[in-house]
Amino acid sequence: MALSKRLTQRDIARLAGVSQATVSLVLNGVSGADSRIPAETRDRVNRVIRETGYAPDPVARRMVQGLNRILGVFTYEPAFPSAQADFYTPFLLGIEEAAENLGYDLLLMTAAARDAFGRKRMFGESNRLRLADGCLILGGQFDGEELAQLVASDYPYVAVGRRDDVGGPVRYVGADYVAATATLVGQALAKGHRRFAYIGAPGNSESIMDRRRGFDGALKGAGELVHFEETEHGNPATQLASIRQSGASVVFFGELTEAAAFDEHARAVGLAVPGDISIVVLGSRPRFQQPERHFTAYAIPREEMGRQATAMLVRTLADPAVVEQVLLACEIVAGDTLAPPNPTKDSFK
Amino acid sequence: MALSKRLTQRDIARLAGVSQATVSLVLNGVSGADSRIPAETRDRVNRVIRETGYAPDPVARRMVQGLNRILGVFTYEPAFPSAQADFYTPFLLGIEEAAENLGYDLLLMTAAARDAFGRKRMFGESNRLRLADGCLILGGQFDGEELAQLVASDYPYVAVGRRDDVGGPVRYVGADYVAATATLVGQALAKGHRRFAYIGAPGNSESIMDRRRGFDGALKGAGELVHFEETEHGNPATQLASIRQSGASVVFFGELTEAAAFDEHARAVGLAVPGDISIVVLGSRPRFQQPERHFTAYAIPREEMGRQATAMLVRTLADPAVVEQVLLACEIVAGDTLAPPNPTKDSFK
DNA sequence: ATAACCAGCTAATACGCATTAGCGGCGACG
DNA sequence: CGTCGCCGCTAATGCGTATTAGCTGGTTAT
Repeated sequence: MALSKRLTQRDIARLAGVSQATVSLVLNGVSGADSRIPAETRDRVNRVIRETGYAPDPVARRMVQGLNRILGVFTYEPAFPSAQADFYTPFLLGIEEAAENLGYDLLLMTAAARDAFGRKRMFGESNRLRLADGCLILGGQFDGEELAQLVASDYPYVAVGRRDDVGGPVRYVGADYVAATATLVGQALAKGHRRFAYIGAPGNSESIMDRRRGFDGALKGAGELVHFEETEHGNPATQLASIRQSGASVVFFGELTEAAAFDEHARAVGLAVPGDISIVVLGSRPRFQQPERHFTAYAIPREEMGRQATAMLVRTLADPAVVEQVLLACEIVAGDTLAPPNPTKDSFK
Repeated sequence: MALSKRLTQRDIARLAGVSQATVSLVLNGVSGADSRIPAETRDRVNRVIRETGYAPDPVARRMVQGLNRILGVFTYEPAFPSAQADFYTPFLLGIEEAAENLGYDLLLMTAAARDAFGRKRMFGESNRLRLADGCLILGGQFDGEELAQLVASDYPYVAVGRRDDVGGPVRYVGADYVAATATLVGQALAKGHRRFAYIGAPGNSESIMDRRRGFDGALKGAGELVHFEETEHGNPATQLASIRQSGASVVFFGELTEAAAFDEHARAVGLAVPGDISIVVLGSRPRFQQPERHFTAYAIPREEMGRQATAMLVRTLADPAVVEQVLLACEIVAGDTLAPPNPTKDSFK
C-alpha cells in the first residue's frame, strides 16, 4: 500500500474524482466555515488520502513554499571520535530537544566539502545550506571569512558560542566565560591568594580570550599573574617546577584534562591539593570529571545553549531582521581544589 | 555577495550571456572531450559562477533527480534525556562517521508526529521520509505495523538491530546476542555452574528474545534454570532472597544497571562476588560501567553497527532489490564477576 | 547544387505542489 | 427577466533545476 509507486496529488485527485488543486486545498486550505470546499468533498478526498496512505512530498512543498521545517547543524569539527563527541553531545541533546518541541527536523551537515587544508567549509563546492531553513553553527574554530559571508547574507543562522563582530554583529547564544572566570578569581582572592598562575590553550578564539579577559579584569590590582603558559598538552612536571619557582599559590586551567594531569602529578610528588596548591578549572567536560576529584570550576550550560540557540534560530526565521546576542551564566562548581594558600610553602619561592 | 537575493541559474545565464540550460550543462554535463560545450563558453560560465558565489538549490535538484544525498535517521525514542543519549550516541557516532565518508548528510527526524499514545510514528500526518533518500531506524521498541509498511514499500531503509520478518525479510544490521549469550553460558558451565538464574527486562522485542534464546539453547541439558525473573527495576533484596532459595550459583542479567544494583546489595550483606555468587551481564552500556567493577559481559559493537548500517543503506539506494541481513559478533568482556561456584554456599539452599 | 551532418547552443518540458484567477451554475434581488 | 453575487470547483502558473528534442549556421559528402 503505502509508499509503493509513489503517490501524488494527481493520483488522489483521480481517485476522488476531483482536481489536483482541490486535493491541495483540502490539505492546506482553511478548514473552517469560510472554506470554499464543502464537507462532503473534503471527506471524500480525506478518505482517499487515508486509504492510500498518501503523504505530500516535502521536497516539492519546499520548492513552492520556500521553507522546509528543517534546521541545519553545521559543526566545524566532526563529532567523532569520542573525545569530540563529549564536547558536542550536550549541545546536540539540547538542540534536539528544542527542535522536537518546535516541530523541526535536524540536518547534520556532515558531508560538507573541505578546502585544501582539510577544513570543512560551509560555502564550498556544494553549498547545501539551502536544504535547511536556517542553521546552527558549532565548533571551537570558526572560519572568520565564512562567518562574515554568513553575516552578510540573508541566510538565517545562529552561532553556538559567543562570536566577535565580523562586518556586523553575529547572532549567537554563548556562555559568559568572562563573568564566570572573574567570579572564580574573586573567590581565590577572597581566600587570600595573591600570586596566580594561568595555563590555557593557545589560540585567540573568543572562548579562550573571554576566559583571559575575565581573569585579567578580576585580577587587576588585586593579585599578580606570576606564571602564564599557553599549551595544549603540557608537561605537568615542567609546569609544576615553573609554578613553584614563580611562587604562585593557585593555578587556573583552561582545560580540565590539563588540570587533571597536573593534579595527579602534584599529588604524586607529595604536594597536597588544595593544601599546598589550589587548582581552578575554567569550564569542564562532564565525562572527564573523575568521580574522586571535584575541581573548583564552572559548568558551561551546554544543553541550555543548544536549546536557546535553536529557539533563537526559529525566531530568526520569523523575523530575520533582528540580531539577538545572548550570554548564559555558567554555574559555579564549588569543588574542593580551592583553599587558602599555605603560608609555609609560599616561602619556597 | 554570496547568498543575498538568492541567485538562480537564470541569473547566471543572463550574466554569462547564455541560456539556463547551458548553465546546467556546464554544471552537470560531461566535461570531457565529447562535451558539446566548448571550453570557452564553459570558462565564461564558470567564472560568473565563481564571482557570484552561486550554488545550485539542492531542493530543486532533488525535485528533478529524485535524490538528495541525505540519509534519514529515525529514532523511536528521543535521544534525550541523557540515559537515552548513552544508548544512542555510539550508534550515531558510527552513522555520522560513515555518512561523512560516503558524502551524505544526516536528517534526524525529530519532528515526527505522535499517535494517540504519544508514540512517534514514521507514517504519520506529516510523513517526511521523502526528504531523505532512505533512512536508518533505531530504537528498542519498533512498531511492527510501521515496519511492515516500510518493508512493503519501495522506500530504502535499514534497521539498526535485528528484526523478525514482517510480511517479508527486514533489512538490518544487528548484533549477535544469541551467540554471545551462548558463549557466556558456556563459560559458566565450564566453570562448573549448574544452577542458573536469569533476570531480564520484560517484553518480547528481538533483542530480549535473542538473549533468552541464546541462554536457553546453551543451557539445554547442561544446566538448570532455577530462577527466572522479568523486571525493569527489580528489588535487589527480593532478588537475592529468591536466588539464595533457588540455589542458583550464577545470575545472568539482561541489564547492566540491574546487575550493578544487585552486586552492590549482595556485597553489602556480606556476600562475595564472584566468590559466593557469580554475575554475568548480557551487554553493557559504556558509561554506566563503574571503574571499580568489571562485570563479565559482552560488548555490543554499537559504533560498528552504525557504520555498517549506513553503508548498507547506501548500497540499498544503488540496488533496492537486495535485502541484506548482517549480524555482527559481540566481543566477550572477561571481567571479574564469573568464578567457579562456591561449594559451601551452595548448600544453603 | 543539394543533401547530410555536426557543433553549439536553446526552447520546452517535467518534477509535485501551492496558489490565484476565473469559470459555470444557481439563487436572490431589482 | 436580467443581472449580480456566491458557491464549488478547475485550469493555469511558478518554484529551480536536469534533460531531451530540436534549431541554426556552417562544412563536407554526393
